[in-house]
Formats: sequence, structure tokens, C-alpha cells
Amino acid sequence: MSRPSAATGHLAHPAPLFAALGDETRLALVNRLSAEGPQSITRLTAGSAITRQAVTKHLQTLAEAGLVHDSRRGRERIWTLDAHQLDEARLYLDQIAQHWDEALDRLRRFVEE
Amino acid sequence: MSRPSAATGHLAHPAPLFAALGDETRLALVNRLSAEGPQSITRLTAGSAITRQAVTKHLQTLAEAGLVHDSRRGRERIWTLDAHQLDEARLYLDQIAQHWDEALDRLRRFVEE
DNA sequence: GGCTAACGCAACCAGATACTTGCATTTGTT
DNA sequence: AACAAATGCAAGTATCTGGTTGCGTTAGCC
Repeated sequence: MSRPSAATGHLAHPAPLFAALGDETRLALVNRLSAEGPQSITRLTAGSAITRQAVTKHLQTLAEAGLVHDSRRGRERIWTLDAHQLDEARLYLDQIAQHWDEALDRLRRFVEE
Repeated sequence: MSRPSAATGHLAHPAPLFAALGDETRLALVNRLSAEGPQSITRLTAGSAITRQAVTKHLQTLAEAGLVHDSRRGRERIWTLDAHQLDEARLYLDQIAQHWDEALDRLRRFVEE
């Protein structure tokens, strides 16, 4: 059971979470962390076109949204993806989609009568 | 088959989509549209604390993200949720989560050797 | 036609956000 | 100790964003 598929763990504040994902640079960071695994700021900055400081700020934004967490290793700071909030976001979208399906059913029944 | 569950329809520009969802007011609009079904601007504004103009702008933002679309009915403009982009967003999150799982497996194997 | 409801357009504004630059600090290496 | 690598802190800036107000326009209704 590496990943929950159901359970109604409703999200406290979903908007900030989506807002954190709603930036090109941050989304790229999340992708790199998910594909290449945990790594340091400088390594994350290497491929990017922006400054290390900018990357740092984005990582902090992601951390506030609970999407990543950091741990020190010597003089470098390693950032790791947290899949949990990602799951929360998916569940939230699931709920909206489900409500919409129900609303559509009601509409169809209303029209067909 | 009211809703696709697989298929790798990768999103052209995922960030703007998440950005559209990353606002408290817009997320509330999406929720109302999904729960109460299609409705006009004034009806959507009724419950809200903000101006009709603000609601209009948010709806346009959602429309640019492909999350809603509008149609005229007499003198009012009816806004309807588009579930498709919602699904795209979910699939995108699925992919990230999957990559992360694979990266974790690689890490575990690396440590255990 | 005249009134009102629902909406569109445009200007304006304060605060948030994405960056940068410059310098200080910690930590590994020789 | 001395140097360099990795990061932290803070100030500053241009642009974006969420919101308002004012007024014009379209469409139903008496």
C-alpha cells in the first residue's frame, strides 16, 4: 500500500496547495524532485535559468504548502518531495468531479421528465 | 463511461490550470458550479462577498484555463463547469506521484545494496 | 416606448509575487 | 589556518493580481 486510493481526508486549505503548483518554475521543481529524487538547492539551480535565491524562495513556498520538506546534510540542504499533499490535491479534484457527475445526472433526469 | 480513468493525455500547460485553481474565490466558484450546476453571474455573485465584476474576472480566468465555458440565455450568461481539464489535472498529479514512487523504489534498492 | 435586470468595458489602486544583487555565515577540504 | 562551496539574510524593484467604482449596452417586461 504505497499510495492511498480512497479515504475522505478533506483538505484544510486546498487553494494555497494549488497555488503552489500553479507556477511554471515550482511545477518544474516538483517534477525534477519526483523524477530525480531528493537533491540540493545548487543542483536544482544548475539546470534552471534563474538564480539560486529564486529557487530557494520557490522551495520555501512549496514547503509551506506541504509539498516538500528539507533536511541538512553537511553544508548542503537536501529537498525531498512529499507525496501526501499531492494525494490530497488529487482527492480534492476527485470530489469536485464526483459532485459534477451527480449534478449532471440530476440535470438529465430533470430534462427527461 | 462518464469519466476517463487512464489514457496519457498530457497537458499542454499545466501550471496555468493549477494557478486557476489556486485562488480561494475561484475554487469556491468551481465548487458551486460542480454542486449546484450551471448558473448565471448574478446568481454566483449573490452568495459571495465580492462584486459582480470580480466574479466575472474570476470566471474569465477559469475559462482561459479551460475549466468552465459560458453560453448566453436571453440577457444572462450561463457558466458551466468543464470536467475535462479537471481530469487532466488529476492525471498530471498521477504522473508525478508515479514518478516519485519509482524514484523511491530506486532509492530503496540503492540503499539495500 | 419606457423601465429595469443582467451584463460588458475601462480606468484605477493597493498589495502580493517573482526576481535580482550584495554581503554575511557555515562547513568541508587541503 | 586558509580557501572554496553551499547556503542564509535582507533590501530593492518591476510586474501581476484581486478588487473596486463608474458608466455604457443589451434584452426582457409592463
